[in-house]
Parts: sequence; structure tokens; C-alpha cells
Amino acid sequence: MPRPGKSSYSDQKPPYSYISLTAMAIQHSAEKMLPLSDIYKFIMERFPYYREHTQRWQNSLRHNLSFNDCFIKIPRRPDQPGKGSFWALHPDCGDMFENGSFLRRRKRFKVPGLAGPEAAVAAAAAAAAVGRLPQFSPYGGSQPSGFKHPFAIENIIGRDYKGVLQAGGLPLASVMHHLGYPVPSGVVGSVWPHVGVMDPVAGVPVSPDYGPFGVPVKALCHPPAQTMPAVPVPIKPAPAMPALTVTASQLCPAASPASAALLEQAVGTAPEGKGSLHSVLVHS
DNA sequence: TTCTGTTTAGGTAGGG
DNA sequence: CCCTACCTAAACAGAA
Repeated sequence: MPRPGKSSYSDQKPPYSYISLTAMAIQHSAEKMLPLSDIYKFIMERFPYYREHTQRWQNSLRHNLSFNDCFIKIPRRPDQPGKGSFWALHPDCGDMFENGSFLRRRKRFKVPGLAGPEAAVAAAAAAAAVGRLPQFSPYGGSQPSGFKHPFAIENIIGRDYKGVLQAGGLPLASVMHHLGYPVPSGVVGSVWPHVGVMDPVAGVPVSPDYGPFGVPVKALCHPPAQTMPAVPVPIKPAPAMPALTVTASQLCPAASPASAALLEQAVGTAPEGKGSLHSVLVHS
């Protein structure tokens, strides 16, 4: 009678999610960014469990890279031939895990009693209330494609200040500061996404490819091909730019008065400009 | 052809 | 029980 299979230590699945394994690999690298193949390599070298069924877990890992906002893709420079991009960690994801648990990330901000977009707005405000941007997408895994974090602070700013921002790549931190938003360190040096960074010499957009927070590609490439200083584009006086007066009900037309009130209560809305997300953030 | 990256879908498990 | 985080499978497109 065959003996039951004896499982060695290495047979055991490591107590890490794919997200934490990937983050581990990236953080362990000198450049803090790795191509996909090196992420595989790192994991297989350290965790014998992952030397088998490679197709299965590598597919899952790729899914995680694409799906989770905490990973940002950095294109190769022309002098870095090879397949695929480099993957790095989002500047604001340094504290994804807590209590020594690498299986599940720390909870996102959540306001009880709210759901859907209202919850996302509340989460953004609640995050700002403790001095940080909301972490990644407020959504789970079932949002329609092309609908990522529409209520993230930068997207809210983007909607309302599109005209100003399209002047040619404003530093996100400047915009946020201008508007009175708290500016976490991770955002300093970041550039508005989808707008483009102007090459100060050539005067042309450097690259349209930015991460979710508009982290400039060139700043993350290492070694830098050339110094790419933040472009000090002064923010134009914006007479026609009122303070951000997006209210919960504007963002969420379906919000009931009760849930709007709950939102305001949850984030401690300041007396003045009551109900405006701007004031919530400024005064929090 | 293989690798990389994106997306959708369905399922499991933990925590409140 | 519900929500969220996570896992897995699979289809597909584009690049190397």
C-alpha cells in the first residue's frame, strides 16, 4: 500500500498573496522595478512551491499586475531592448499590508451605509481626512472596463480643471496644492496623467505613458536616460475656475438626502461650503 | 510561436 | 449574510 504523499516544507504554499509576492520581488530589486520574467524568477528562486504549475500561477500573477492599481507599468527605453515593460509599485502603496499578514491587504477606507459611487466619494474624502490619497481603485473586481476609479481625487480634479491642466503637463502636486488638497509625499514630482509632460528643451510631449497617478515614465526609468526635471509650468490664474464645488449629489445624482447627510457626517464637513467635496478635503 | 498584457467571469474565504 | 479581497481559468490582442 503506497504511503501517503509526504509533503515537504517547500510543497507548502507560501503565506503570501500574488500581490505581496510581486511587491516583494519589485522591492527587492535594486531599481525598484522589474520585468515580468524577473518577477517570475524571483518567486521561483525563493519559493519552490512556485516551480510547478507555472502556467497557472503566472497567469494569475499577470492578471494581478494588470488589474491592481498598485502596480504601474514603465516602458523600456529604446536602449533597453527586451520583451514587455518594467513593473513598479505605485508610490502610495508602501503600506499595503499590516499586522504581518501578507495574504490580505489592509482595508481601504470605507464609510458604512454607503455603496457604489457614493462609497467611493466618501472613501476619497475619508482618506483625505487622515492626510492621504485614497488607495488605488475603490472598486472590487467587477467594475465595467474603462471605468477605473472615476472618483479618485485626481480624476475629480481632472474633470473640473481640464482646461487648465491641458496647458501642457502640470505637476500634480502643484495642482493639488493650488486647490488646497493635502499633498502626500508620493505625489510630489508626479505629473498629471493623460496630459503629457513637455520636454523643456524640445518643447514637445515626452511620452503619453503614465501610471495611474501620472508618475512620469522618465522619472522612474533607471538609470535615467537624461535628467527630466519637473516642468515648472506656472498655474495660470483661473478666474473662471471656481473652487471645486462638486457636491455629493452632483457626483452621485442618485444619492438620497439621507446618504448625502451620512457622507457629510462621515467626513466631518466644515461649516462653510457645506456639502462640497473641496471643502471637505481642505478642511479635513 | 511565444511572451506579455488586458479583460471577463466564476468561485472561495475572511471579516464585520 | 454581505462585502471585499483573492484565486483561477480562459479568451484575446499585440509585440518581440
